[in-house]
Amino acid sequence: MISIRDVAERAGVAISTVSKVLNNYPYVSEDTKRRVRDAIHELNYIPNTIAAALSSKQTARAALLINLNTGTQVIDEITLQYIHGALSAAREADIEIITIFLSMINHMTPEEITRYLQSQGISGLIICGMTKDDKYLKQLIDSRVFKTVLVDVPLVNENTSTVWVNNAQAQYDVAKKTVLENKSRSVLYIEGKRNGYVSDERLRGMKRLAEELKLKLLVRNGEFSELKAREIAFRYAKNRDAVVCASDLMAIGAMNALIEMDIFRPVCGFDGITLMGYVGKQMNTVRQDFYNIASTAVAELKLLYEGNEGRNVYTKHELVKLYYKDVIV
Amino acid sequence: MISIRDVAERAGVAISTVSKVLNNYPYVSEDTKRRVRDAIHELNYIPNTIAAALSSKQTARAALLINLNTGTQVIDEITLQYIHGALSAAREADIEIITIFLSMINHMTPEEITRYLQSQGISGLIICGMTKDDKYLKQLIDSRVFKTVLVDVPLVNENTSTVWVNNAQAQYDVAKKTVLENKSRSVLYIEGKRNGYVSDERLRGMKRLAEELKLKLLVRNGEFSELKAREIAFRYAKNRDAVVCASDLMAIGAMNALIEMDIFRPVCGFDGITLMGYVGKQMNTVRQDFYNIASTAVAELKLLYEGNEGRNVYTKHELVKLYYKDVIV
DNA sequence: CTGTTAGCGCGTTCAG
DNA sequence: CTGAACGCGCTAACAG
Repeated sequence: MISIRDVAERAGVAISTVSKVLNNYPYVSEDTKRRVRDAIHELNYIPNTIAAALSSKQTARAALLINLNTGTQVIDEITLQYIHGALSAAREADIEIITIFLSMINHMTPEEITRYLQSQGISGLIICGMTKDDKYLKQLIDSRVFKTVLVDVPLVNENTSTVWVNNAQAQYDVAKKTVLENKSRSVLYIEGKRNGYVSDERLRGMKRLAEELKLKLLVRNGEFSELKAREIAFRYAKNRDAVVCASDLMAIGAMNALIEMDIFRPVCGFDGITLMGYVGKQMNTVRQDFYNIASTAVAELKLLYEGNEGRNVYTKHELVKLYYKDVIV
Repeated sequence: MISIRDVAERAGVAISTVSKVLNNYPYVSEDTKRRVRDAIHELNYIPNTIAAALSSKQTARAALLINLNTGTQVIDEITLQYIHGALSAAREADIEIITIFLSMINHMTPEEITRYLQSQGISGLIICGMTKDDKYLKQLIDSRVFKTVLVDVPLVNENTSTVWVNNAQAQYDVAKKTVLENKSRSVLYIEGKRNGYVSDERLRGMKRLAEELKLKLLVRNGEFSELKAREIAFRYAKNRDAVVCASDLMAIGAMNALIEMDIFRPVCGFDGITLMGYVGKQMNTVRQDFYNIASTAVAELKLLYEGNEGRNVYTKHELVKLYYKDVIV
C-alpha cells in the first residue's frame, strides 16, 4: 500500500503539504501543488479513506437508510433506483455511503442507532421511504446529530433537507391531462395512505383540480395497495368516468378491475414505473425519476456538509403515457 | 464518543486488555473478562470500526459488487434480494459491506479497481451477476488479492468460493415434474445466454432428463430475454407439448405467446420470482431464495477470512407453482 | 508558504 | 495473565 508519505518523498515535500493539496487548502504555491500532483499521478496514489475518516472527525461518510417494502416488484424497482442513484452520485461526489435497510435497525432506540452509526464514522443520513409511523427516525432527525436529507418527507431544519417532487402540482397536472383528454366530469380518486407525507399533498392537488374544473369528486382510500384499489374500483368506478390513483400500483389494481368488469374508464397513476403484463392498455402517469431524486439528495447532503442550512428541494417530474411495449426486454 | 479508553478506565484495566476481550483473545482471566464486559455494557460502548480497520490491516470490510441489469422488474427483485440478504447477514456477522454497482467501476482496469477498493480498506468481495464478458473481474479474481465469494460463477481457488444452487439438478427436477404432470413427450427448451455460467448447467440438467425419459427435445436460445422467448414460443411451441425455460422472465414471454396463440402448453421457469399481471395462469418453477444465497455468500466470506480455502457451495432450492394470487398486495 | 508534531481509536508485540 | 508503548495513514494546529 502506497501512502501519503511516499508521495511526499517523491515530491520532496512534507506529508502535511500533500494533505493540503489533497484537500484543496489555500496557501500552497502553484509550483509545489503541481509537483505533488505529479507525484500522486506517477505513484497512482489513492488516499486511504479509512485513515482520513479516523483523523478528520468530519468526514463525508453517510448512511443510506432505506425502507424495504418487500414483495412488490413495483416497489423493488423504485427502491433499487434510489440505491443506484445515491451510490453513483456519492461516488462522483467523493462521499462514502453505506446502505442500511430499516429492518436492520428498527428494533433500536434513537440513541442506539446514533451510537451504532457514529461507531461507523457516519455523520450524514439519507432516508428513503420513511413513514409517519417511524417515530424513532423522527426523533433521530430532531436530535440534529446527523446531517440528514429526507426523500418525500417534509421535515426541514438547520441540518435536515427534503428532496421530493411537487406532489400537489404533479397530481394536479396528470389528473388534469387525463380529465381533459377524456372530457370527464366525475372522478374517482383513490388516495394513498391517509395522513401520509405525500398522500396529503397529492390529494390537495386533486382537490384543487376538482374545484377549478367543477368536477364531481369521490375520494376513497386505497392505502397504496393494489388489492384495495381493485376493490374500490369494482365498487365505485362504474358510476364515474375517470379513475385517478395516487400510485401506479393502485392504478394497476383499478385497471385490472375495469378489465374484469369489461368497462373502459381512463385511469391515471403516479410513479412512472415499468408495468409488466399490462397488455394492450395505456395510462397517464407522473414519471418520477427516482435515480435523479437520490442523486439530488446526495448533492443536498454535500451542501449540508459544506455548512448550508437545510431546505426544501423540488425535483423535476414529467407526464408520460405508459404502454405495454415499454417493458418487453 | 466513548472509546476503548473509557471502558478500560471503568473496568480498571489497560486498553489492550479490553481489546483482547473484544476480539476473543486467550489468556484473559474470566474475572477481568467479566469486568470488562460489564463496563462495556454500562457505557454502551460500541467499538469504532474505522479505527479498528485502520489498525488491524486485516479487517472484515468487504464490497458487494452487483451487476445491475436495470429495466426489468424481474431482475430488480432478484438484485434487491441479493443486496438485502448480503447486508443483513453482514450486519449479523459483524462484517462491514459497502455496495458497489459494476457500472460504477467497469471502466477501470483490475489494478485501478484493486487500488480503489484497498483505499477503502476493503479486503473481501462478494460478486453477483458476473458474466463471462467481465474479463477485468476475472483478472481481479485470479490476482487473489481479495477474499472473494462468487454467486452463480464457478471459479474456485484458494481464496475464492462459489455459492449457487445446483442448476443442473434443479433444472432436471422442475422439468421432470412438469413433464410427468402433463405426460409430455416432446419438449421445447428455451435456454439462457449460451456459454453463460449457469445456462450450461441448466441445459445439462435438461438433456439428462430428456435422455432418461426418452423425450424429443428441441433447444432454442432465448438469451434470457422475454422478447426472444416469446418469439421462439410463437415459432416452435405449437408442435411440442411442453415448454421449459431457463428463467422465469423467458417463461413469461413464452406464456404470453401461448395465450396470444390461444393454445395451452405447460410452461416451467426458473427463479421463483413474483409475477405480476399474470392472471389466471400457473406454472412450475424453481424457487431460488436469493436472500438466502446472499446470506450464504457472506458466511462463506467469513470462512475465507478465517483462513479456510475457497470451495463450491450449493444452496437449497425448491419447486413451486406460481399463481397470480401470489402477487396481490 | 512549508515542515514538525501531536493525536484520531484501536490492534499488537513484548516485557513484566 | 496484564499493561506500556508503538504504529496504522491521515488531518490539523502550530512553528518556522
